[in-house]
Amino acid sequence: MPLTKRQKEILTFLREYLKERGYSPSLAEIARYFGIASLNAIYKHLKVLEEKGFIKRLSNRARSIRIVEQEVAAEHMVPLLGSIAAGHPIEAVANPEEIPVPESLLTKGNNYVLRVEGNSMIEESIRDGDLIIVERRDFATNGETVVALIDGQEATLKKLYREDGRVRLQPANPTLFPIFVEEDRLRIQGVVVGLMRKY
Amino acid sequence: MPLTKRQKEILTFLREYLKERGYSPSLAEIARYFGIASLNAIYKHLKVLEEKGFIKRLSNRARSIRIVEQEVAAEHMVPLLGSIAAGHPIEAVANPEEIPVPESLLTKGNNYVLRVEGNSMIEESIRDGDLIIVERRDFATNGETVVALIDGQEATLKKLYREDGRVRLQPANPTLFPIFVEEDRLRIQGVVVGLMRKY
DNA sequence: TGCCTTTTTTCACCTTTCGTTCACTTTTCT
DNA sequence: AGAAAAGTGAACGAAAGGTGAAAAAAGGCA
Repeated sequence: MPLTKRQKEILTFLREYLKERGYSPSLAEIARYFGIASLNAIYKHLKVLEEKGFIKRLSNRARSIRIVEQEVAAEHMVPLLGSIAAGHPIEAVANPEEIPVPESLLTKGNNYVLRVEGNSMIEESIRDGDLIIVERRDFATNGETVVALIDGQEATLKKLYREDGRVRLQPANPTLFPIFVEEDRLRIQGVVVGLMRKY
Repeated sequence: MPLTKRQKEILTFLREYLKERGYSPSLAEIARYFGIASLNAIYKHLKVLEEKGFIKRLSNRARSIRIVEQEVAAEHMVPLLGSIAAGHPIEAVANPEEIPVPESLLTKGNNYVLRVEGNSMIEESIRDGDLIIVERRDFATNGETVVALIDGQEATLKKLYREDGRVRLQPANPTLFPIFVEEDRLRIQGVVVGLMRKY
């Protein structure tokens, strides 16, 4: 059951009030908060919210509103923003589609997905066609695998280590040699947090 | 049912609006966003979107648009049966847990998941800790990547080719040499259909 | 028990927002 | 050129949101 704007506002207020104070507000308090003069307006809003299943209340009981927690079905839809091939710029698509990603592969942050093109990252155990899940941020701690642009042009996907004012990009494969770049030539686009492959 | 350009734009706008605000826009708001003067244009677009099954709405109800999530969004629970390390038997756990796997990585058949231990399959771009999704069957067609037991003991994970009465197990990495075994020493446990990795 | 306070519930009525429908025009695509 | 898709502008009715006052219930307290 969808909510209207006002209903949503009131539900949000109820959530916050309950979280902060531990008990629910009276109709008068809700009315005062929204600058509404009549309790009846609030009363009707609460009635609708209850009908739509967002709250529960005991009749005639003061401050008896409870919030019904939605099992928001934990939407795991994440945008597939485009494709990445080592040595090329990241290619974004105009209207990114949303694809399902298991919650276990996501982080708290802002996640997106890139399709890997070519086998240039095979040394990181990443193959053509793989989908990598990335957390969008512009910094990384030592040892994290980052999606980064060198000189704003070449995309790369390597483990990052900072040392003596420069950055070492270390391939996952220990037999390969690392790349060293100055900090200011590197723009971190995100940190790799997961991978999906379809055979 | 395919969408036109405009219909897709509107659907995208609805998705974003709903995601950000938690309630649906009014027809007037949609019209304003697209610079359209008449509500009727919006009305007809919504009608088409509903007929094509992309949204649902309640008649005469304000802000009552709901997005019908495509079934592609579904995730299925698949049992994590145990772990596999090349050269060892597959190690099954007693009470397999069920983990969510996006539908896109599953097949019609009977699927299960194995956790990869060790980096012995690094040449197949499969690393320690990866989860592989397997379709359970005892046969495979040429070129499929199979989970198989040699002599009932050693697990392996390679591309399979039948030739002149024996079986060639070809590593994904073309620089490595294939293994040849007699048909009757090999027991196919399933075919790899997907992979998930958490960093 | 009866009284007071706080809070919810109900009434009749009003205003604004919103969805729906009409007849008609313009644009886009084949 | 013709059909489908997209858009115009105005009118109307229904739903949502709100007013103000009064009644009814619940709980605390002397």
